[in-house]
Amino acid sequence: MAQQGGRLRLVDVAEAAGVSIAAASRALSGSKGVSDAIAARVREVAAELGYVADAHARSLAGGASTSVGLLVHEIGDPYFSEIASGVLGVGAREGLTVQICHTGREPDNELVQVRALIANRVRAVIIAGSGFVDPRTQLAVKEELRGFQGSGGRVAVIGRHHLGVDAVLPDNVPGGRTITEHVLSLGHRRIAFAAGSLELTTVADRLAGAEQALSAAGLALADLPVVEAPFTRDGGKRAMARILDEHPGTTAVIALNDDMAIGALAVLRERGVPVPERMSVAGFDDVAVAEHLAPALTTVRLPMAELGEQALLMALKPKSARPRRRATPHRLVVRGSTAAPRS
Amino acid sequence: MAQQGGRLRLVDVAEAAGVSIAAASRALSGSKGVSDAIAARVREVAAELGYVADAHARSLAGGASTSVGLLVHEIGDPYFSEIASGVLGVGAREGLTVQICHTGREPDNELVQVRALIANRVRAVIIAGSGFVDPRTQLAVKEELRGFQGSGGRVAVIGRHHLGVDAVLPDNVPGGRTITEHVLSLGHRRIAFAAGSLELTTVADRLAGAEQALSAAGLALADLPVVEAPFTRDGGKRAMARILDEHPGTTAVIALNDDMAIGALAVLRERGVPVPERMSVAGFDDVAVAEHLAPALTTVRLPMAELGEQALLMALKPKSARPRRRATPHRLVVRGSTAAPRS
DNA sequence: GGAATGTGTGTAAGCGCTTTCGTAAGCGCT
DNA sequence: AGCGCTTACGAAAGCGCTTACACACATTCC
Repeated sequence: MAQQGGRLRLVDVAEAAGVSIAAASRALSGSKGVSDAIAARVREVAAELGYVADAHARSLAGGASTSVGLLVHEIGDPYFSEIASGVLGVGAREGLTVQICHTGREPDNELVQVRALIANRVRAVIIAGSGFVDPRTQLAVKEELRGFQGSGGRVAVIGRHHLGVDAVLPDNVPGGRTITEHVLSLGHRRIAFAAGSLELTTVADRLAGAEQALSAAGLALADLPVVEAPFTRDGGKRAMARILDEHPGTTAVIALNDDMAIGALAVLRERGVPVPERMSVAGFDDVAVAEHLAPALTTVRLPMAELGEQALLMALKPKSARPRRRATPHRLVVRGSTAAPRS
Repeated sequence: MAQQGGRLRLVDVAEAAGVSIAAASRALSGSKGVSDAIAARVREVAAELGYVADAHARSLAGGASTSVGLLVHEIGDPYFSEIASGVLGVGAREGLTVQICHTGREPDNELVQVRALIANRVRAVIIAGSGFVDPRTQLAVKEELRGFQGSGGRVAVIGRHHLGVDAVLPDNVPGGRTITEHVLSLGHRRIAFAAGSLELTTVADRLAGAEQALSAAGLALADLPVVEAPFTRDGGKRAMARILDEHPGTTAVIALNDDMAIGALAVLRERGVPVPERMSVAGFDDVAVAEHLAPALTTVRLPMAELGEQALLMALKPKSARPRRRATPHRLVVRGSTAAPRS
């Protein structure tokens, strides 16, 4: 079973089975050109010896590679960890190992990490962070990915990017419209937005959806406060504080992700503002804890694990002539954090 | 910058710089034996061409490998994703790529995943899931890891295992004592435990700590209900429901992780049992959302990201003669979900 | 000044596997 | 029996890199 010194190699297995390493290789990799008898024997011997082929040697020789890369902003963030869960699930099913990198939200890191993944000859790379509105931001990454694709690599992104690759698109625009319509339908007119950096396409898209809903109701986004802060829990706190201080008449806050909504709720609790009686709060994403907050958060559900699954599946398909895009649905989830404004 | 067909190889760089591939290799890998002049030129040319060395070829030739593996139960679970965040952080700092596998909580998967990591010749593997009380459960994994270590691999686990390797130990026993002492000090005597599978060492250890606190107060764990259910949010719901139904006099519930506590709170909310007035609830771990629940959860904070960091750092150190263990601190975090029982 | 050192460079031997290619063997047919 | 055909198998050529090892060429020392 366990070997003491040197690892077991293919030749050891071949020898033990009394065949050439070519035959052993074919038997173990399941390729054609071996009799069933030999294949069976080799596999048996390999199992008995506990042999596991060296993935590096394999992909060096065969050019194949059995791993894929996933790039996220921060794996500790539930939004990304749920996406990662989807990716890992599909990966395991397909017999692929997944290398995860996180940029820690520092844009410069992205290039470094993408390079590392490419150096590891991953079969595909999945990029899950939000893109930037300004296409120039990711020029270097785009360039790198182009080379990667040129030599047979596959790339898929989750969310809008300017990378010209296959993409799984969360329903950011329609979702933004839906949640805004919901808040409007409750009767709110003095609505404020807690937004992440407007440079992020995710933020821009959700806001665009909101704008659609608002103009349908005869309102203009430009007339409403859109407070920009980091796209995190802490950013939510800061945004909420500013809304309270600078726009005291506000009756509803739409946070552009759940994390910010959680931060907003924290500030409201601290300041003794009852939710939803005095202030409605809505989020976006429906991370797992949203339903357990106090009050439970009204939000838009995005199928995060599914986003991850779809992205990997897409990347694993043979390359298409033109970038594919695949939209995913969203669903309004009304819970306790929103209600009609006090009359 | 970008290449069309075949990837750029070391020979291309060497040629472009007018040196041998040996010199180029030395220059790029930073090893000794090249003049500064040549090293600089090679690096310059490489950067200009956008050359990135093939990690597979590198580790096959050099035996080095620049990646590590992390095994968790479920990456979508905040407990694990925060650990992963710590691991990825250190990994990035050390220039290592991290392969993450999750077992999806199916024990059989563990062996498969460990093998995959070993096949990828990772430098180290970190196992973050809880171990099992019964050592036999992981015999095959242990065997596999022994072989891995025999050929120079490093292994570290987070939590108690019977794997005989370096370990970072969360403060499960002392933490169990602390949280139980807290509940006792509020005056509760009719305490119930919502526990994950008793097969898990994490659960067993936390319970052992609870027992210490109880006997110090003249109580016996055996006299108190310990309801076993899956170590998840859903398990927490089931456990809470049973406690309510079968032990109606209970005034405080100690859930053995935050996830279960969240489930318990959900059931209490549904059934209209006010927390903490009628039922105190305590958790364990202090995942990021614990403070944002309603009511905010009293719990024991474990430094999860740090656990991940420590584990990787430990695994990267040269092997010691005997397995190292490193304890991490815990801290009681009292929030709104616990209070004195109604007199 | 020649041996003993040290440094920088190139040549070539692998790392453990896959895969092409050549050969041998098995098959059905004339 | 002899012909082509298919199929099973092994020898050997790499995959892209690192790293002995060999070899100059400067130094330094007696």
